[in-house]
Amino acid sequence: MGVTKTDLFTTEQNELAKVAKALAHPARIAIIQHLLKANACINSDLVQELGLAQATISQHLRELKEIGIIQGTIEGVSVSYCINPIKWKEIEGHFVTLFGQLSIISGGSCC
Amino acid sequence: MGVTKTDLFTTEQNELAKVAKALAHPARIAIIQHLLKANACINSDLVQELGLAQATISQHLRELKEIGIIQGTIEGVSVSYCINPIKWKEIEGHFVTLFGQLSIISGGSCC
DNA sequence: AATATTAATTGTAATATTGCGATGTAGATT
DNA sequence: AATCTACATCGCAATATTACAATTAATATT
Repeated sequence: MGVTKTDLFTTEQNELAKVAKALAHPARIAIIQHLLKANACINSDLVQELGLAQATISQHLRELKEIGIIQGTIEGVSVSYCINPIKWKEIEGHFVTLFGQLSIISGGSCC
Repeated sequence: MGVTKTDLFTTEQNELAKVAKALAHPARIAIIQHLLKANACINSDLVQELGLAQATISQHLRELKEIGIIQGTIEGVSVSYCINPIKWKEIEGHFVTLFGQLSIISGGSCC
C-alpha cells in the first residue's frame, strides 16, 4: 500500500513524525547547518556548497519551508532563505519534550 | 533516481538524517512513547495499542532497533522491547547540538 | 510428540522520495 | 523590448517506504 495510516495516531505524533521526516535527509541537515552558520543564503549558494543540482536544492528548500522551519523572502532577483526562529524553538521544544521523558529510575538498561 | 547521494555529506549529517528517518513515522513515535510510559512491551501489545498488523509492527520495531534506540531481549516465547538509555541520550545529544546552534543575536527573524 | 503462541521473514501491491534535465516565470539589465 | 539571472515547477526514471497476508522459526504447553 505505501500509505501511512495517520488516522491511527494523535495530531502530536503525526506532527512530530512530519518534522522528523523533513530532517530525514543529509542535504536538508546540511542546508540547515549552512543557514545556522551563514544566517542567510540563496539557492545558488547551496548548489555550490552541496554539489546537488539547482532543481534538487529547490525541492529540499520547499520541504523545509513546508514545515515552517525556514522561510524565504524575495531579495531582488534572488530568494534569501533563513531559519524561522519562532518555529525553530517550537520544534526544539517538541524534541526536548520527547527526549526528556526517559526516566532512568531503575538505572541502566531494562531488558 | 531515488538514491540519496550520501558521499556528498559528512558522517554526522548522514547519521543525524538516519536517526531522523527512524523517527519519521507516527507509528514509530507511538511505539517510543509507549515504551517511555510502559518501560517495556512486546510486539502483540503494540498491535493492540496501535491497530496495525503484526508484521507491520515488527517492521517498525526492526527499524528502531537498527539505529539502536530500542533493544529487544527474548523473554520466553515473546520478545521484550525497551529503550536503550545510552543510545537515547546519545541521540538526544545530537539534537541538542543541532538546535542549540541558533544564535538570535540580531533578535527576531532575519529575512 | 503434537499443538499452541509469539514474532520474524518473505512476497507483493500501492505509494512516496530522490535527483535531474527541461521548461516556465519574474524581476533586473542592457 | 530583448536578454540575462535566479529560482520554481514539471516530467521522468530509479529507488525506498508502508502495509499486510502468508509462511517460517522457535519456544511453551498439553
